[in-house]
Amino acid sequence: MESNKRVEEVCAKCTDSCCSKCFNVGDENIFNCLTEDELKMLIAEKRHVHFKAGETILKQNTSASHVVCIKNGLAKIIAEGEGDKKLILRLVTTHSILTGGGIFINEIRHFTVQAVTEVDCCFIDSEKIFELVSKNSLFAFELLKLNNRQNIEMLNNLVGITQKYMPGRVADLLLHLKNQIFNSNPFETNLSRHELADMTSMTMESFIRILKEFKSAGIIAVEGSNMHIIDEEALVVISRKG
Amino acid sequence: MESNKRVEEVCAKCTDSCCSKCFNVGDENIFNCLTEDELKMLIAEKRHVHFKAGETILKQNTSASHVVCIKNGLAKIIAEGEGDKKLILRLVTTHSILTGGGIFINEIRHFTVQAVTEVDCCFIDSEKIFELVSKNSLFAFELLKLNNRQNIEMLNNLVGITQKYMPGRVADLLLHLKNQIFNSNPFETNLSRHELADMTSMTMESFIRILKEFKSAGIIAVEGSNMHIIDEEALVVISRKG
DNA sequence: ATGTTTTATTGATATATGTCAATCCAGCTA
DNA sequence: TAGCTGGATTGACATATATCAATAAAACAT
Repeated sequence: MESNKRVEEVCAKCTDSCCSKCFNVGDENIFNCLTEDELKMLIAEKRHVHFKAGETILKQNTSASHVVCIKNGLAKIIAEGEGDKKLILRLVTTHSILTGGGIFINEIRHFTVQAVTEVDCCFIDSEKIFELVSKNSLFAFELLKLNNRQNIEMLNNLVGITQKYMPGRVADLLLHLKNQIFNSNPFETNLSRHELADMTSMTMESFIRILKEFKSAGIIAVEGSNMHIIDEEALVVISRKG
Repeated sequence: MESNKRVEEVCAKCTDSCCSKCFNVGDENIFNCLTEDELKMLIAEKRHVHFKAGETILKQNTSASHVVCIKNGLAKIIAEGEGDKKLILRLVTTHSILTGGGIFINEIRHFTVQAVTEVDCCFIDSEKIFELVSKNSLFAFELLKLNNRQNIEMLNNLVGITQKYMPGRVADLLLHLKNQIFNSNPFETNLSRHELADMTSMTMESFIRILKEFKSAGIIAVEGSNMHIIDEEALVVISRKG
């Protein structure tokens, strides 16, 4: 139960085109299409906030007054259910833009976002986004695409979870971590076993068991938080078989 | 394996403001904000298509060249997995607008849409939608909202499926059918037991068993395709407990 | 170093859910 | 009317996964 209010400090180091410079990689940078003036307006009152590992960045069911841009670090998007049930929908990392599932819909956040490592991010007032959407149609289009892409990604992941057995889900997770999140082969997860289990909608104990199976089959090597995928083909086959 | 190409006929009966008239209910009508000229442009080459029950309206993994507006009937949005695995993500009915999960993302449909009853619908060229998005920012905003609302709804449903036991899922489904889809209490489903099971990600046999339990507990009355929720409170409790 | 708390791992067991096969029933065709 | 066909239902059984409890290992404070 963390408070959503955080000590905020005006971003000192990046006064002008911070946002465009922060997000100049790949197609997630929806700020590219803004004019100088629009960009200035956007970042005029943005606030830079630092989170420690474990802290809550956005909280489900609170009002959605800001959009968050992650400049650095790793965070998890969580759907909280009844009781203590949590499901980690996806990980977000440097250069991601978060809406918490729903600006645009009755201004309520549909998910919780929590820092996994230390996280640096900018809070931008939603009103500014609204203003830009109604002024710059290209920006609206880019935002539309980004939003859709993120949602489809999460939906596909969830469909997999409902349709596959545990080995298939763990295989999917490992491939995702290697290819989408950490982009390196022996990779250091920063995520506890419990968190990894929450990403596949299974118990920590079950997750560990599957991991052990993969290990003794020679498909992966695991040493604490360090994971090495040895036989990626095998994982793909397991994923496909379900 | 149905072909995606269908015999199409130009909509004869509704030449002018068909689309705005067809979708004049509630907030799903994103065409309200269009000017006369824009509306004319939009519907100029639209095509009216009729589908029989069971026919495929949009097919997953085909190219997404059109947006579909449902004028009449009931259809199901399906995520197809490996093998024969199907998951019905949501039902769509009169006055719904379908993008098949992703116009805007590499032009590929992410879901299959299939007619449950007879379905009347209009096919509108995606290019026209793109054009309007870049011309009319209010329209872009409305489309953004619609898209987001639909996706969040599906995500929430899937989260429930991954977090709840079968009774909770069946309770959710029954409440959804009564309150969102058919809007009446004894309601006629038109859906087979198999389809209902596919909406909750469980086996037909398991679904029937839970239905039977609810029946003998006096919570519902079932007579073939006709269902009557007697004790809604009980369903809500079951849903919450998971 | 020593104890203390959290996290990871393992094992034994319970339970939810799926699978397979048989039967029942309604709608259709001859 | 009889016979067929496909969905609905039921039962016996198999298995995937969760739960509970115990231990091991690591992180942390004193």
